Amino acid sequence: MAEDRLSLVFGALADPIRRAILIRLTEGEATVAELAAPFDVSQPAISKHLRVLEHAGLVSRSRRATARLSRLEAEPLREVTTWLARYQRFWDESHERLDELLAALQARQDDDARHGHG
Amino acid sequence: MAEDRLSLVFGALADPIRRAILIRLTEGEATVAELAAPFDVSQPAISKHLRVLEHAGLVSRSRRATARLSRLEAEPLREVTTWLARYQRFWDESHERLDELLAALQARQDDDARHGHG
DNA sequence: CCGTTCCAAAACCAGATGGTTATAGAGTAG
DNA sequence: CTACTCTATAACCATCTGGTTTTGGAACGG
Repeated sequence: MAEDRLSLVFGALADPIRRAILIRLTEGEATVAELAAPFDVSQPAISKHLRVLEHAGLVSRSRRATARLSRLEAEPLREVTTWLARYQRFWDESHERLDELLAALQARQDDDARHGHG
Repeated sequence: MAEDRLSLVFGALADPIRRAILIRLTEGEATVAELAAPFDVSQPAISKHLRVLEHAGLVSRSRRATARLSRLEAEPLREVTTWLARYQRFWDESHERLDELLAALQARQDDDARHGHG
C-alpha cells in the first residue's frame, strides 16, 4: 500500500468492468444492483470494484433507503489528463515524423516515376 | 490475458517506476542501464517494466552495439486522453457544483449577517 | 578466439487482485 | 418486533505482479 493517488487512479482504470461502471455513472447515480446488472459477476465482486473506485476518489457514495448510491467524481480524471498533457507534444511529433515519412515516400515514388518513365 | 489495449495502457501507467521511465524517455532514447540508474531495483526488474511498457505500445526498442535502446511511443497516451475526454464535462460540472455551493454558503452568511446585526 | 559488457530468461517468492460462496448487518415495510 | 431487501464482510482460491538471484546469450574490443 502507501500508494500515490496517480497509481491508484490508473490502477482503477485498468479494469474494463470499472471503466464500464464509470461510463454508466455518467448517466447519473446508481445502486450496486443496477451497476452489477450488465455483468456476469457476483454482487460482492461489484462491491469490491466500487471500493477500488472509491479509494481512487473516482466515486463517492451515499444511501437511499437500504440501497447505496454511487456517484461519479471526475476530479481525479482531470489530474490524470493533466499528467498526460506533458506527452501531447510527443504524439504531435510522431505525427510530424509520420508526415515526414509520407513526404519522403512520396518524393521517392515521384523520383522512381521520373527515372522509370523518363 | 486477452486484455484490451486500454487496460494494458492504464495498467502500465499504474506503476510509479514505469511512469518515471516514460518521463525519462521524453528526454530521448535510453539504455536499460540508464533507465535503471535512478531506482533501487535490480536490472531484471527494469527489464520487466520495459516489457510491460512495450506490450502496452508505450515503448519501442532497438539495438546499439550490445545495448538495447528504448524509445517513447506516445500514441497510446493519445488514445487514453481521448477516452478521458468524455469526462471533461463532469469535472466542469463539479466545478459548477462547487461554485453553486460557495454561492449558497455566501448567501446564507449574508442572510445570517442581516438577521444578526439588525 | 576470448573476455567483457549489456541485457534477457529462468526459477522462485510474497503479496496484491479478481473472483467465488456464505454470512452478517443496516434500513424499511408491515 | 418481524420479515424482507440491499449491500458489505469474511473466508477462501487461482492467478497476476513486482521483486529477487542466478544463469545464459548477443555483440563488440583487444
